[in-house]
Amino acid sequence: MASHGMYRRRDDPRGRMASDITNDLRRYSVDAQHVGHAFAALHGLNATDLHALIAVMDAELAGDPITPGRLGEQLNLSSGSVTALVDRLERAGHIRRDRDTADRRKVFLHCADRGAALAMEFFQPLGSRTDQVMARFSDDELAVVHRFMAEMSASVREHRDAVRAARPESPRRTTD
Amino acid sequence: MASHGMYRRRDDPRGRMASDITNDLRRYSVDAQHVGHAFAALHGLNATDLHALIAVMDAELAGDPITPGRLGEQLNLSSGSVTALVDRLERAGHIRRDRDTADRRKVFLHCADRGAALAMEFFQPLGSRTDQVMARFSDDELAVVHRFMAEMSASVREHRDAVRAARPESPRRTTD
DNA sequence: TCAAAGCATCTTGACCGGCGAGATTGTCGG
DNA sequence: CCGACAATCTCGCCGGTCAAGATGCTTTGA
Repeated sequence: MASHGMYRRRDDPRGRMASDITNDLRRYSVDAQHVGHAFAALHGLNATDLHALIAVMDAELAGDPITPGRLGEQLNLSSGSVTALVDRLERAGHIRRDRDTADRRKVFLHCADRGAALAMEFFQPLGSRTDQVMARFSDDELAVVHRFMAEMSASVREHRDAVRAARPESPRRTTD
Repeated sequence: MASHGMYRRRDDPRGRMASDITNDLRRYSVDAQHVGHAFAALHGLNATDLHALIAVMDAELAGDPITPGRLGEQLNLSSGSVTALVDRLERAGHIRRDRDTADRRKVFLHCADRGAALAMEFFQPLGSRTDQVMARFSDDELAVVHRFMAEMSASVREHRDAVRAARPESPRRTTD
């Protein structure tokens, strides 16, 4: 079970480290994705629905409720898909629509109780596992990890935009 | 754009660090996923196809060609989906089927030239971006990152199995 | 001031394709 | 010959894209 670590020189110890870390990251990503998939299936939704629910939750907790349009940007979904998605989540009682009183074109998405409970149920055990791991690292070490991950995150984000720009087929942009 | 970092106490500086790292990881995962999606779309396949191609490539480079069954395990796909998937990839000239001479039930999947080229084209720029980031870290720092990611990876893997075991609906197992 | 054009946001409907479930075919081990 | 196993086939569902439409804000120009 290798990855693009395979395409490096493994004689050099630093190259070896690089490929190990690369593998770690990929395995983490894939498995994290599978966790989401399994959890979603367990509760009668699909992976997209769960991502959406999390986005709605995040936005709401940040005090800045999300709209279907912005949700579509974040999930890289077309507007039609978003409507169907929101329909599903609303029908299942996870979120509800609220029209903006100022600009009545807009629809704000809010977590209903079931949705909030589900998000907590998803994150709570994940969070405690994470805490367990982090407890085995010093503050300085965690700072290094943070610096590294922040840079990797920015880098892959740039790369994503570059790949998307390669052909103007889906000029979606995440607002940040 | 927060995440389950939201569900932590942010007064404690260590808790703050924890939630920052958690956010980094999630953003990385999501964006990495989007990179795959965009790249795949650019080449007329979907995300699953690309994952499969990578798995076939990895197995082949490891000297242990993969079978449709094991591929389905890795991608968490049903056997029917795998057949369709392999059909698509074979029709597109990315891989080819080879029956095992010993056990003629088994089919080995091998990368065709187009598939190998595509995989390289996917990983090469990603690898150089990664190298750029890593160049800004010392050996010791990278060692810390590796230790951290290895533990996180193992942890999320355990969690994945726990969630999957919650209901025996899709008792898929990655062979490791 | 106000009507009309223009833009933004969401929704609808038609269509397509991936995925899962179950039955089927071919193959190995006893 | 008989179970166990691997892959394939067939079918239906569901989520996705796309294009068009409905609604409401905003700007413009007499």
